Amino acid sequence: MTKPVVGSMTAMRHLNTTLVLTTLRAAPGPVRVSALMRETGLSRPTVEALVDSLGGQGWVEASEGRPQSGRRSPGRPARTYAFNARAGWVLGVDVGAHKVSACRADLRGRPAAWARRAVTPATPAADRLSAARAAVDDVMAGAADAPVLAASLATPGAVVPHRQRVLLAPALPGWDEVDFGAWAAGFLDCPLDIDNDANLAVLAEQAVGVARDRADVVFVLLGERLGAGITTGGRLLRGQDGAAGEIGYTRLPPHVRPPAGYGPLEAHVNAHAIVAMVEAELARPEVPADSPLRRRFAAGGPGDRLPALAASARDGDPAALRVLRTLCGRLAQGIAPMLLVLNPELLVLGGGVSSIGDVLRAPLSAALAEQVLFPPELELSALGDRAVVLGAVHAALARFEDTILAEITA
Amino acid sequence: MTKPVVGSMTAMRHLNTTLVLTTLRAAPGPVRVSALMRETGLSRPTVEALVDSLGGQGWVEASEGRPQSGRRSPGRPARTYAFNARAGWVLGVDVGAHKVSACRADLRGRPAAWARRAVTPATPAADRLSAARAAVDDVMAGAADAPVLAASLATPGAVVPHRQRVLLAPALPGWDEVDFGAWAAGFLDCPLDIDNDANLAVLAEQAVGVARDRADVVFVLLGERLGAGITTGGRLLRGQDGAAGEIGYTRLPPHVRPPAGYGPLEAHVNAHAIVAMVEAELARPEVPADSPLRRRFAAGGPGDRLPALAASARDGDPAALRVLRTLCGRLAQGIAPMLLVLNPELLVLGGGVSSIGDVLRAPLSAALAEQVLFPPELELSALGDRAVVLGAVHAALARFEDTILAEITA
DNA sequence: TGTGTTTCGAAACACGATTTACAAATCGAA
DNA sequence: TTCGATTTGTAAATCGTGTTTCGAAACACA
Repeated sequence: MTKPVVGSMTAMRHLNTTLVLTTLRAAPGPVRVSALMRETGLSRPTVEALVDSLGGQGWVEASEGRPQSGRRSPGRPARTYAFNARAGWVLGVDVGAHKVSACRADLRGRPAAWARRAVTPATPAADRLSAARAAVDDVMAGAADAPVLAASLATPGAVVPHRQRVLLAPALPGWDEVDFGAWAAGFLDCPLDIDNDANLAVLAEQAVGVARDRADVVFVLLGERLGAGITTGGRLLRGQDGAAGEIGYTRLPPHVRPPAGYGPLEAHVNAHAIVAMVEAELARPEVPADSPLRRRFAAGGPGDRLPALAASARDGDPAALRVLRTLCGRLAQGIAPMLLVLNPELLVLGGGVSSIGDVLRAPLSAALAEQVLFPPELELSALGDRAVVLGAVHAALARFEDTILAEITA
Repeated sequence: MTKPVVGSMTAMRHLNTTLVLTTLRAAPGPVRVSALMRETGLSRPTVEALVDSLGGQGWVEASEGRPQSGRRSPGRPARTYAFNARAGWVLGVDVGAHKVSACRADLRGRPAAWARRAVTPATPAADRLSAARAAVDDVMAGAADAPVLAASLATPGAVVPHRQRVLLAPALPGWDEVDFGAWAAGFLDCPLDIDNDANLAVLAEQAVGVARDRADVVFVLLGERLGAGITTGGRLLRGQDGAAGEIGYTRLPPHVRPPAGYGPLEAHVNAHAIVAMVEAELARPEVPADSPLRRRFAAGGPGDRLPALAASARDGDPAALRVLRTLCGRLAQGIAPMLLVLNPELLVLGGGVSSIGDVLRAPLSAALAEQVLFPPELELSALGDRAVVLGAVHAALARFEDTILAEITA
């Protein structure tokens, strides 16, 4: 749209416009012109002209009232200005094996609506897309007041950069044939980015989770599948084929073959493997018949098994603790090479298994300290099963910042 | 020095100044003003004012002569301007276990002088520093016409970011106690950066080697030691403690303990291990007494053993080929997790062992294809044992670009 | 020797930010 | 209530920077 004028006055105007706008956006509440002058280093007439212009375009709102109810100062009361976070929406969608989630958020990243739909790993690609479309329609209901400015979609598998296609998603039938760009063109009039779910989860942890202000972070997404999202220097590491962080496919000594569709390491530590470990432990003769783990494990349904393990471990049941030690040993051995290669400052554990993260933390830390030269800090995901969809929201937000903000002229 | 004025006219002047200067620097030879107008998008008066000012400061030279002897065009002959690559020097120093190298280069990165000094792994830190100082003095002899504007130093071990100290260099006595900043302050009046040798080697391959225009590259430095230099998105991956890429410390199944000071994987594949593999192969009863490998191996000294292996392999000696297959199997198994994590586009093999890289290439490619989901391209280092010191030169050059160029005002 | 083409140099112009001056609005104290 | 202090809002003058415009200069080619 705007021609790429370099070094001219209009370029400076652009710079100053986005400078003022981003300063306003970073502020928690309304800001007076004097504060903007201080923050941006610009003069009063300049700042006023810019906020006027931005106000005319709807990006900024003038709030006549008090700055923010803080201390009153002498002198003529200041008009204050605030970034209009409702000037548009961003959309995050997480298309997973078992569920599809969507979240609509304002331009500050504050969620305004959530939706989810259940699917199964066997759901055909077309139906999965329909579920995603339905979730998007849900969150967009009654939000026609402002346009969607950017959207981002999370999916398992490797997302080929710049191609909007998925590789390596053997668990989802037909998923590698979907053209997401064409799909979204039907109902979304905004840029759409596709990315791997673990990649987006690490972005979420950086934006609003436990990895705030951390540059080199590894997010391990462990549930039925195993994958990692990696940032280096604050930037996402995607790799040539979008397959960076696919540690589930790490080779293991070939005693056992993984089930079709799973990587060797993945099948060795995922939720199924944990259940199998418990069963193997319970089959040992020295485990008493009234072991808490045995009782709890028999009592619940399939969804209660991991919590049963965690509860027994919290009670100090030696059998449960042994299982956790075994699991953490395997996990540590699997991710140690990654930590050696990346030397990150923080390792975040997320995904379904992180629901029992509190009992994993100590044994995993111990196992990592043995295996890794410089072990990173270990944290549990703060965002639960919303990490991925929140990551999509923040990826869309980043797209808004990079692309849309740059096009705003004044 | 210059206050960080944002969005003011002087800021634009800065931008345009560096724009013109970098354009001139990127050009192979003298450039006319018209070409600069085209490249930068600026108008003639602006460009002329800037080159005038830059000329006054010595950064640019006006060459009255022909543009560059190319086709002559009608009209008044143009004055041409060229970046003055001799306005200063950059310095690269590689302090290794067996040798210390230095290289002085002009501001376009073209080497102007080389020097090297032999040391041993047992050389005390003070003597190693003296050798480095002597090498620097060698390359600086007779180069007092222009100042050294940036310098960079390569060392084995993990370099703690922003601390100019080395961790994890067990092979070099006292090396982790050296304060390089204080050392350099004595005779270098310019910024000095310290970095890991493999890290700098990958920079060199990106600048002038086989990795030009590649963003995600892994450089495996294999000789007596094993380390990797990694770039992701064109930027160096250093890690929290500067220990990224230290894959030599990858754990192996504990049949054998590594010698003190070596990592497990390192001791399993390095030059010593290769010699041991050959000896084990020769001890096998089915290897004939007149095997070419046996003859060549017995003939030469310690330095001729790797070439002997390579020569035998080129002749098709089955024993030599078996050794290479074994070596490449071990190596592939060791670096496969790294490639899985990073999914790079290119793997460069360098270091002492790359002298036999031609016979390693095929078996290593084959082994990697078996182990890795998306195997990268495999190339041999084009820079030999100068990769590291050239990398230091280019790191200094990058520092010049980032820091010094930004301070040039006009 | 002329014509066309390109470059050079200076003047006039446009644009944006700053500085300066002054009016407006509120608080606090007499 | 009144007046000064203090901060904000507004308008004009000023300055710095890049662009446009125009004519002169210098060379190639016919």
